[in-house]
Amino acid sequence: MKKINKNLTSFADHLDSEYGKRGTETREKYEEGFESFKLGVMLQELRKEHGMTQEQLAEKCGTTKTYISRIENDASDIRLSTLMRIIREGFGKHLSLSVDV
Amino acid sequence: MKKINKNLTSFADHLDSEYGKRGTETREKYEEGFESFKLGVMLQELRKEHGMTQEQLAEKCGTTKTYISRIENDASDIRLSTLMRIIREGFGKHLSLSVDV
DNA sequence: ATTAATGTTCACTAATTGGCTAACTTTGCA
DNA sequence: TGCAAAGTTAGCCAATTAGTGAACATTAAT
Repeated sequence: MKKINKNLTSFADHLDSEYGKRGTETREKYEEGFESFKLGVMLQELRKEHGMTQEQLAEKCGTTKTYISRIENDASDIRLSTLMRIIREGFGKHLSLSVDV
Repeated sequence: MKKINKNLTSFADHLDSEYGKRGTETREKYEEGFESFKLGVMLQELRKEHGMTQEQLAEKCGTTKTYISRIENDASDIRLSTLMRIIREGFGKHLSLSVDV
C-alpha cells in the first residue's frame, strides 16, 4: 500500500494504491481528512514524470518555485482555476473532474 | 450536442455531450476558455438529480443559497477544498480528479 | 568536503474567496 | 392575478490564496 506506481494519473487510482479501496478502514480514515493534502503528491508525481524541476514547472505556468513547493508539500488550499492552469500550462494536460458514488 | 443527459456524473462526459469529443472545433474552443465556468452546470445538474433546492444544498454543506447560486452561475472561482466539501457534504459523493493526456 | 542545483521556509502584499444579510427577480401554481 | 417558493444580485467583511524575493536547507555529484 505504500509502493508508488509511477504511471498513476488518476487521483482515485492514487488513493486506491495509497489507502486501499473505499470502504476499507484506512481509506475511510483518509476520506475524512483534508483531501487536497494528497493533491501535492499527485502534482509532484506528475512533475517528476515530466522530468521537470519545480522551477521549470513554475516558469511554464507563470509562478514561482516557492509556490509550487508550497502546493506540493503543505496543506495549502488551491483555487480550481490555479490547479487547472498548472496542469494545462505546466504539463499540457487537462484536469478532469468526476463525481463518484 | 445540446441535449442534457440526466445521468451524467463525469465532468468529462458532460463536456463530451455538451461540446463534442476533444479534437473537434467546438470542443477545443471550450478548452481554451475558463474551465470552471461549466463547473456550475455540473453542480446544478447534480443538485437537480438529487432533487434539492439551492437552499437545501446550502444547508447540508454549511453555506448559503447565495453562495450556491454564485457558483452555479457566474465564473466565481472556487477553492478545491470547498468544491470537495460541497460534493461530500451536500451529495454524499466524492470528487475525483484525474489528468487526461 | 565543496560546490551547485534543487527544494523549503519566511515575511509581506494584493487580490479573491466564502460567509452573511437584505433586497430584488423569476418561476410555478392555485 | 396573486402568492409563495426558489433563485439572483448587491454590498460588506474576515480569512485565505497567489505572487514575490530573500534566506535557508537539502540533495547529488565529483
